[in-house]
Amino acid sequence: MADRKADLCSQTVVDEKKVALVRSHLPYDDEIAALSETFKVLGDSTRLRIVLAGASEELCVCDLGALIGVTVSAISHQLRLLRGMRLVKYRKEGKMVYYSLDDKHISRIIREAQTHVRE
Amino acid sequence: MADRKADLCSQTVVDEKKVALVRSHLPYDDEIAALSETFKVLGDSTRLRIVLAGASEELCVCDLGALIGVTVSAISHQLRLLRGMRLVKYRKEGKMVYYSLDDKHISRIIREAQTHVRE
DNA sequence: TTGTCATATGAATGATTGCTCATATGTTCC
DNA sequence: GGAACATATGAGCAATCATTCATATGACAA
Repeated sequence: MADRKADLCSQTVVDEKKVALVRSHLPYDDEIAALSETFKVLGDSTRLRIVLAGASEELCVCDLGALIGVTVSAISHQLRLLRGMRLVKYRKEGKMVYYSLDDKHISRIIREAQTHVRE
Repeated sequence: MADRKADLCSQTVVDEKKVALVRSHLPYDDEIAALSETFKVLGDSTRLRIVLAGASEELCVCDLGALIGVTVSAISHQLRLLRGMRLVKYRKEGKMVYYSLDDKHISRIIREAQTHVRE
């Protein structure tokens, strides 16, 4: 038959049919990049805490720092990233800036992941 | 009133009531760590591709390498990580090792994230 | 205006990470 | 046995990253 090579997987000769089939099921490169970017953002406990906190309340930067237990500067740096990805929105009020979650999907993703880690 | 400090957010004096409230809604540290670990694993495009591929087909290491376009060694290193987190299962057949996804939740998480990145 | 406070940000740093290269293990075939 | 091949893995390296420190911006109060 055509793919006798199916049962020997050399690094030069591959089961091309199977690989092609799976490749056709994969998302496009752009989407995979966007997906892994999203997961990477949530893959840091400081940022994840910011997102979780912002999902339930609007908080200023230093409250976030106090809540999470890191420097205001560290929070601010991470907020910049989250802002850049449009995951949080902010509201200025005098010298205060209040941040909160700005994405309805993110909470769903986290909730789904929670059912995962609870096994 | 009790929290006159609510509208001045000093780095030493914080709106403690609000912070305490939000903190009580946050998951425990262990769960947050587990969550961010999970997201971190998916936060790399090579690993995400392995997981996506393994969700639709059982593939040997070098087919995965060919599919994704990286070295067999690189794939193998990442598979070790994924194995350690019990996200993939493997089946030995002679000198071949076939990997596939071993977690029903992961696909749901990714699907949820897909609806997110598609806006 | 001058000082204080909340936030933002650039530079520097130590840690983590994903890959490569070399090598090891284990299997099949001769 | 030995050669060829699939996979695994340790060491090394370059790149990325999260934080810290110093400083800047901008608002409010005295």
